[in-house]
Amino acid sequence: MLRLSKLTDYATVILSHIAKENELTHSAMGVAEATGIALPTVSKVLKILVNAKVLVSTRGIKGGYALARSPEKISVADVISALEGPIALTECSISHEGCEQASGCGISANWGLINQAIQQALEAVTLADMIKPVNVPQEFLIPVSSLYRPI
Amino acid sequence: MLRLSKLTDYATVILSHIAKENELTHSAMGVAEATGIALPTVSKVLKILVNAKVLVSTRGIKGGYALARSPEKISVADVISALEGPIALTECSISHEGCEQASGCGISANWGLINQAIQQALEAVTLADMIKPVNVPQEFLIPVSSLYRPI
DNA sequence: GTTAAATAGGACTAAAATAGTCCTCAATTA
DNA sequence: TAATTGAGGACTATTTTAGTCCTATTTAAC
Repeated sequence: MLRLSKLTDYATVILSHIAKENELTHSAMGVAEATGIALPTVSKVLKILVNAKVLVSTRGIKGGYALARSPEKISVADVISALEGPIALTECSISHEGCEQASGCGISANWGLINQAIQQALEAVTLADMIKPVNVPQEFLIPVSSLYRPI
Repeated sequence: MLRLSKLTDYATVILSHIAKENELTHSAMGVAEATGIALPTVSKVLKILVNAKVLVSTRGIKGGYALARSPEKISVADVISALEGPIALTECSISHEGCEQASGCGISANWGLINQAIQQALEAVTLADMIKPVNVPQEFLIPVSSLYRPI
């Protein structure tokens, strides 16, 4: 279904919550209560987002999590790649190892273009866009031919 | 990883093979031999593509499969939705049932926009594009603001 | 008619990915 | 030094996906 994992879904909800009160640091428990997502799961997502440098954390009795940068600078692509790894529709978009289609796989080049188009779409939408009720993201155009580079 | 299933990957390989000799009807066994994909798996994919009206089949001793329309009119989006269902990144892009985030899920509207951008990217690339060795698909532009409609 | 070759449909099993939980360690502040 | 909070990783259960196989049904050729 070309769908995101549940954890990625949680991540957007969690990040939206944090972004709305960006100045404060948010404890995992606080986020869990506010979002209704189970604490262990919230905790897991938060840790992943720290590793991906989307969030920063402070330990200790007054610790918690906060955005690593402003919501305008955190894209949906950042969030997805944090949770699911690089954005790549097909294996061969990542590496050609083990690709048996030696015969004539011109397909991969075209997948590459599609990937880039999607990547750009996901990079154009930011957390700041997401927390506005219904928002028109900043205009963006994807001229696919511009993605073309001789290989 | 926002990736396609293996079956979808197979589907593009299989369809590319058929598209290259569009006039003939191709038996499942012939396709299996040409692509190196196991026969039962090829057979499964072909049946799915017939149900999705991407291929047409004829039974009987001289039967086989052929494209339901010209390669220019079969988009990557057609293939993906045949194998994986509707293109929707999040559950709530499909339906809002059981969405607990009653409080303030303005997120969904924005996911809707992202989905549409991706959908358009996938619709712009056709089977005909895929079978050209390295191809610049017809120019396409995605002005996301144009996707916006009051709800 | 009968037979052979092909698809249709669905059931089933195995494998892999994902989700979710829990435990122990480290850091910080009062 | 105690209490609170995050870090890191192990583990289990669940769900999804892949892959195979079996039994109809259809059609052309003989």
